[in-house]
Amino acid sequence: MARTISVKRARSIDKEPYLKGLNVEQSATVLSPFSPLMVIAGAGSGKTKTLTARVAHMMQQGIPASAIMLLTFTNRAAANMIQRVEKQVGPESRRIQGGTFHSIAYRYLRQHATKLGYPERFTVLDRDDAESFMKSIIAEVSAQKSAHKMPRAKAMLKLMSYAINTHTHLNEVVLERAPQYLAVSEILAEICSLYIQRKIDRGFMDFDDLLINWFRLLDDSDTHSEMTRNVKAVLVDEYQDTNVLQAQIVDALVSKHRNITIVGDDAQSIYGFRGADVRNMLFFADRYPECATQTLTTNYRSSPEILSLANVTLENARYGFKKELRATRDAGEVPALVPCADSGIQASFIAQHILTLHQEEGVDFDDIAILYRAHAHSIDIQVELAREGIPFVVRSGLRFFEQAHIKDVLAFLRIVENPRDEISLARLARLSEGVGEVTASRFATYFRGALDHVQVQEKGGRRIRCVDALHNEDFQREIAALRARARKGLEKINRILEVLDRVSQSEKPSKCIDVVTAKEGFDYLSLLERKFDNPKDRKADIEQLADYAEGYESLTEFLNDLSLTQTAGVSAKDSGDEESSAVTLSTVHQAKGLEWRAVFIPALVEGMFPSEMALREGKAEEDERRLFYVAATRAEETLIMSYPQVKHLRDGTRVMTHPSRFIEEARDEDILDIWSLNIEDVELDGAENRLEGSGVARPTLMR
DNA sequence: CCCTGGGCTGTTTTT
DNA sequence: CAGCCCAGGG
Repeated sequence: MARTISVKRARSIDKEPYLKGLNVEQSATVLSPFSPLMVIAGAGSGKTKTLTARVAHMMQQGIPASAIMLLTFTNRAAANMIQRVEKQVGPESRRIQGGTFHSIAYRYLRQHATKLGYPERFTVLDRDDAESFMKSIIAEVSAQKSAHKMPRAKAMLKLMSYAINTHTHLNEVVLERAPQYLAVSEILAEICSLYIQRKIDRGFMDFDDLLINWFRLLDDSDTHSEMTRNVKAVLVDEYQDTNVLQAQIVDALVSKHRNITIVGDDAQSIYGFRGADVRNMLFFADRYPECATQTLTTNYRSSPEILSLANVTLENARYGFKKELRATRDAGEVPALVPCADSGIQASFIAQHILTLHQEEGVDFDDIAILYRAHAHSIDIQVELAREGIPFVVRSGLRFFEQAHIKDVLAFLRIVENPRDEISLARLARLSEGVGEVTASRFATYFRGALDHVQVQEKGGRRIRCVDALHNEDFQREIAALRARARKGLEKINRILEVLDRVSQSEKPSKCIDVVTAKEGFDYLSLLERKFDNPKDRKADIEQLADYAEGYESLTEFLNDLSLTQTAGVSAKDSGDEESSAVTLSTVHQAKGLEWRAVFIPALVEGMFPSEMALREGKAEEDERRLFYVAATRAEETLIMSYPQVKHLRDGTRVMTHPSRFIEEARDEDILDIWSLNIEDVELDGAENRLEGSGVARPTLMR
């Protein structure tokens, strides 16, 4: 029988709890706005408040807004902070340079990329693009070399990226993280250098390149002074998640005036897998001995019971600044631990308990979140939420711009923008019937060859355009020589590219999308019907994309914003009611910096959270621990953790699970309330008809 | 050379 | 359970 927990809840929520902690703002303003400051801020201790107060203070002390650079983890975070500053000191603050490392790097590189041998209009490769590019290189190289087992493109990129972001030699990374490839390490190095070379040639920059190239420009004394002339103060949020390269960029930015403010929580460093290194923060004071240090451990967010759990988790951590979070809220509920028979029961429990919270305690759906370790853990829950008619938003999984149909449309625009983009060329070719991988790559090669020819002919400064290839006689001859089936399709693509090239000269990006979708254009919408099984949804997506494009004048801005804006990938499914309060589903990683009244953490089982994969990677237990800490400290009042006691394997057998070590540690301390479920079997009443397709939300575009 | 279907594998987190 | 590899027919 379920143990009944009666809950008394303060109905009125302090809208601005941080105001109580005036000392937070004081700390930011008492200290000189011209000298280094490190703020070690625990979860929920008013980090954002501190940063905004300091920025406002800097402006009041005469540093112009345009000379302040605010580096954050997401572009949204920067925008929010700038808005807050605006409230304090006025519209001038809109001139603050704010955003992620990558987006700010991009802004600088737009002006200076040619100095690095890049074409003026380069293309930003997202993860997906980088992967297909790498895949083709690996295929090419391993066709020449012996048939050793080679890493997948994804794995290869991961190794490379890790090497770059931690300044480690590739061989060392291979030795440490993928010893199975030691035998082919020479081939890997070759792939690596081919990849690097070709990126420059094609005008591609991947996410790592944005950072490397920014650093390179800063490292050169001529460009350094040009690029830092207008930077008088640098503030970095979430500093614990910077990698070596990012720390070096920051150091280079402030090398003249040393006016740097960093804010972070070493206990929330969760991006080790990406090369993030807490030591940047732990040894910050060694690099800036003149810096003042502030430690904020008063927590304004969570109940004391939730913080006890967080503190236990932290105590068991192996390294970091010692700190214990002190609560300012009144006593509330003890965090709950709910063992469930299996993940299906867990999903039912969560859905039903959300309804209870909503109906009996008046908790808004907006104030509830479900935070999990990996996207896959949310599938059961999504189905169950849909069944119960609970509106929800998924902030994880496949992103809007990563879907095949969106990429198809964008591929047209990308070639017009950068005709050397062979990833998009091959992608387009494959849209035609009778064109497979082989013909597609030939098409790209022919196109490419034609461009090179033009380049040789006229060395003038004129930008290469795709008509240059289309009008080339060799290219036309090569296409004409193809088999009839493939030729017809490719000729159509060439016609469309020609139209697009012209349209793009004078019209907005949205007009270009029209050319791709319109019946008299490429007629992509008809192709969609044949190609996918849910054409309606996808058509709607493309309309949304066109809508979104309306906001842009320049194709360049539009395309690169898309590559840099990963946030837009959000999916929602609200069952009917338009007033869009919805439960948030998110990975813990993406929930960083956010907070909710009630938080569910499911799947707290050894192997899932902490994840088995991560544990295999050596010192990652600490990362997983901090991840759990981040998850727990998102909750203000209610924290409900659960785990399935049995796991169903593929072959139908069932295995007992072990509760997560983070749970066991807390259980020993007697700070959890254990609930048991009373399971009642209910006939389904056709409510499942409400589910569409798989019952799992699809990405849509959100701003 | 393209396409399809069957069998097998491997499965995290992201700017 | 999706994505990859391979074999075989068109």
